[in-house]
Amino acid sequence: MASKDRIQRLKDETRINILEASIDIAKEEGWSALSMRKIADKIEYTAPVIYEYFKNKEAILTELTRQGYLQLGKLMEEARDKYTDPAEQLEAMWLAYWNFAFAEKELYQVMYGVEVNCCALESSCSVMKAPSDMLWDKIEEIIPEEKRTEEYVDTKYYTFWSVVHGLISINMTRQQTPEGINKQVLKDAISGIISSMR
Amino acid sequence: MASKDRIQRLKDETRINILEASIDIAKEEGWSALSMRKIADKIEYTAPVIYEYFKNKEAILTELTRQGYLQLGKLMEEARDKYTDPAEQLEAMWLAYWNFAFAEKELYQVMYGVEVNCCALESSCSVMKAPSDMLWDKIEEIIPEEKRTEEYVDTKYYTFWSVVHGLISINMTRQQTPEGINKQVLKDAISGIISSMR
DNA sequence: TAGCTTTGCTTAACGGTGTTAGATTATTTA
DNA sequence: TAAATAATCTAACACCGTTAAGCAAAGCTA
Repeated sequence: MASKDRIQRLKDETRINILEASIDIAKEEGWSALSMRKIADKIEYTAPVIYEYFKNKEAILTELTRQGYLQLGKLMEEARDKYTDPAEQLEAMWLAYWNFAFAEKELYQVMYGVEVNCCALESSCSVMKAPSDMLWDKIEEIIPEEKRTEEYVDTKYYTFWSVVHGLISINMTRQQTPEGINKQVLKDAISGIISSMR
Repeated sequence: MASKDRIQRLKDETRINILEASIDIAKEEGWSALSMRKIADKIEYTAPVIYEYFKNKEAILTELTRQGYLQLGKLMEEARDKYTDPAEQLEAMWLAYWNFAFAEKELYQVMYGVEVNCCALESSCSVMKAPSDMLWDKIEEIIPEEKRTEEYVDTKYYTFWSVVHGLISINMTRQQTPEGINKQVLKDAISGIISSMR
């Protein structure tokens, strides 16, 4: 009867090995290089074995996503409970979110679909820089002279870009976002950042 | 001699057809379903022909990215030139950016790597909602009672999420972002949004 | 212990992918 | 018309996710 337990323990271990092997491959070669056969190689089995533990490749990614949210939730709770002031708590939670994204980069990528693949073209391409420069120049123009350092403009530029691109990403991955709210958030954020620059 | 021109015109046309077929496939089935053989089918050739026009599949995506930036740049210029006040110009440019992203959704996706694939799991998964709920609850707590409607909390929540996720995405796709600036942007944005809620 | 059943795992295959080499057909040039 | 060149296709390679079939070891039953 105890052998049943032993076997179950080995099965659990293999399941964990599959998940760990997947992350390892993602760390070494990126998510796009992940394949069932590579996972099988790493856990020293052949590919069909994996299908006894996961329905298919997507199920592996889904499980990793689940574990990522679990881990993120715990980190945010811990961060929150270090403070009592709500504003401090909120900032700590966002910082925990931020830290998690970079400490567990691969998990964050699979959670939010941040692929690093196709945009790896040289940034010196002038046509790519044109929109950036236009925005940068305009931001510089708005900022009053006494504040106008390159770093300050950079900061405002990245703030702008982040909020807009972030909103867009969210709207593209999450389709159930309340329809009217997005443009309102965008406009609020824009005017908010603008007034903060002055 | 004029036949040379005719042939060149046909070649140019085929090149354009390849790019258009790619976008069409992306619109119909998403970027992940794009394949050389499907493109070939659409332009009524066989797959190896494509390699006379583009080095490989990635080169097609790179060219589409280039054209996307070109188009975006023009739209932003047009938007800017409708105003004279810098703040209005800036807002118009960001709105043009926003509008482009949704009008040319596939181009924006290939430009910024927003994949819609793996995160299509049911949003009712409780472990996925936990971090969201924590943030939502805390935001609600900070907002003074007289402003505290569900829509207002939603707006602030999405603003937060956007700026943070946007910053992260940018940092993951663009590696040349100045190192010190990001956390500063994050903190500024957070405290900015917080003070705007009060 | 002999035979049967279940389990664990492998090999082989299917249809798909990006990509390349070689053969084939059509067109242009001499 | 014959040779040379260009345009295009077929076939193949190595990889992918996934499934079916088979083999070998282990466990169970008589």
